[in-house]
Amino acid sequence: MSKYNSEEEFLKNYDSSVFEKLSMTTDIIIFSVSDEDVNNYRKLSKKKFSVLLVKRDDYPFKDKWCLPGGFIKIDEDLEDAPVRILANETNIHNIYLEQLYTFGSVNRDPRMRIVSTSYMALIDKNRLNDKLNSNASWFNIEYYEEDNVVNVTLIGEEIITFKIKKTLKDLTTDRYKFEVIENDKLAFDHPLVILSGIERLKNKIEYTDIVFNMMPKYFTLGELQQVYEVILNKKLLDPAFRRIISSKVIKTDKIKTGEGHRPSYLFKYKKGTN
Amino acid sequence: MSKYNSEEEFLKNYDSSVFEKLSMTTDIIIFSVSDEDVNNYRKLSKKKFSVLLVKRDDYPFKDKWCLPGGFIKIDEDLEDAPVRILANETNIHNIYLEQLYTFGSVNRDPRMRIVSTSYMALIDKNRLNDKLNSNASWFNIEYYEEDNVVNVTLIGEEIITFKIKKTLKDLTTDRYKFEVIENDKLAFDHPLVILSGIERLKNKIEYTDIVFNMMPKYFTLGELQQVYEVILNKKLLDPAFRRIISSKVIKTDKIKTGEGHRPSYLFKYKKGTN
DNA sequence: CTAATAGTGTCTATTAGACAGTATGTT
DNA sequence: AACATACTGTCTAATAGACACTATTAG
Repeated sequence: MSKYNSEEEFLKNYDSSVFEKLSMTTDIIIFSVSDEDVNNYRKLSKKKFSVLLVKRDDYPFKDKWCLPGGFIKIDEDLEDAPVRILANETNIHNIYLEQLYTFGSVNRDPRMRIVSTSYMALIDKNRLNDKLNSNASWFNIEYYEEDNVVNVTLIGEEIITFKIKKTLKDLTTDRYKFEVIENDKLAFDHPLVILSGIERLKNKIEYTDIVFNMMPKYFTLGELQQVYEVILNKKLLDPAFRRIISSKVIKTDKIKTGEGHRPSYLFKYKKGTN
Repeated sequence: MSKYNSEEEFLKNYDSSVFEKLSMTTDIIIFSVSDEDVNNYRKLSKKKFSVLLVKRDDYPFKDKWCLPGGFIKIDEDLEDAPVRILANETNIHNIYLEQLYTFGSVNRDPRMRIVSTSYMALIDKNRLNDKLNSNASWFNIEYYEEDNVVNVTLIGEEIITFKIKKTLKDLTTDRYKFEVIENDKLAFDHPLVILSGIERLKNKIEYTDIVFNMMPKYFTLGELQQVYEVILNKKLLDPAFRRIISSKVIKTDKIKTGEGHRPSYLFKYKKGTN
């Protein structure tokens, strides 16, 4: 069958050009939570769910926004690429990172065939100390769904909106095909990546402790609840929330005061509860 | 900034060789369920959870077993590749398929840098009519976990065993790093792919209707329960199982008899219940 | 005092786990 | 009759949803 007698011999003679090659990139969707001041001394600042975007200063998609990312190096493990890019972009290490999905439509990049593996990262903004790269910027995420169309608005240096149509692909697992039907300001297929990220986070927040990757070390239960609410896009009932969360946090003796209303205890994450 | 004045001009002059390119493949883990006869006229045949493997007849990894797969064509959407390969391998269409994970360690293939996106497919074996490709063969899966080491045994034309060590990677979401610590008969990093597939299926069977992709049109609740049990690797209590499953199936007036015990009604999947 | 959030108590409805029991075919 | 599986009833424990209530601060 084979014209070679050993693996070594085969490998020595292997012609790696028999299959056409392509390039691979990685895109990272970095989520965080930000505070938005409210002009009422009594009210709490509002939590917003946000994503980091980069303004492209060169072609293709010059002047559009995109997710941080870059090419995979030929001698670099796939999962090391997002770590490298993240360290580069945010100047911090030890960031929560998980592989999201690999996008590989033939025409997703106008330059050439590029397949991109996307990752989702979660960080606590307080760790950043404004050490962001110059052309990167945070955008608050707002979204709603209507008639199987998801309308996403990203609010930051600009207002970016896009719409994605969801078509049921499989009844047994409720999976949808996403199709961008409106998008002006985002490069590549990044609207798809962002929506995939939102959905993944929304799912995981319900059955894991993933949210704590976006929280500072100490937080009030009110703040934590707000983060859940802004990601899940719905209000939660206080007693139910506290019941469920109580096993995941430890109450400290620290107290947050000066808010114009009853002060609250600060809590921290109780590790290993998931 | 850019030396070009328009996207078109940029693209016309784009040198696609600035980044080193690589090859991509796809590996498909095809799961199904098989019956194993028991030498007792009264007892039901035992359900087994099985995976399709292909014997390699050429280098690299000549004579080892691997998952069906192949190279992504340069002008083919990533998600079309597994469909093509699956049609080729099984001669059937309309198979449940979902993207699993993209593996991209630098040295996962001895030939050259190859990144592989794995997919999980589920089929009802009865649809196959022995139309399998000649070098493909089903293996029953058995596994158990002990001290964070998963021991997997695949039983078919040969007995294949491998061990994978799980190291906790992230406390908040209970994700593990997998490391193959014993493997003789499987090619590439396919032990990792198989275990990822098992874990994905095990998870999804609990909160979706995914199992029905592996079932024939008509089945008894006993059979269905056995499939759950063999995938989850644990016994379930009858009344609880029936309570939960009752909303997902429709009872027909067909009856399965001749089994040496009380006959049972046949059920079918009630679509759109998930 | 009031506005606003912090935090608790409790009722009810629903669901999950466990076990015991009855039903009905084949040999 | 004996065996093996089919299928059901019911008790209990745990959990989720809803609502009403009390507590405490800044201004």
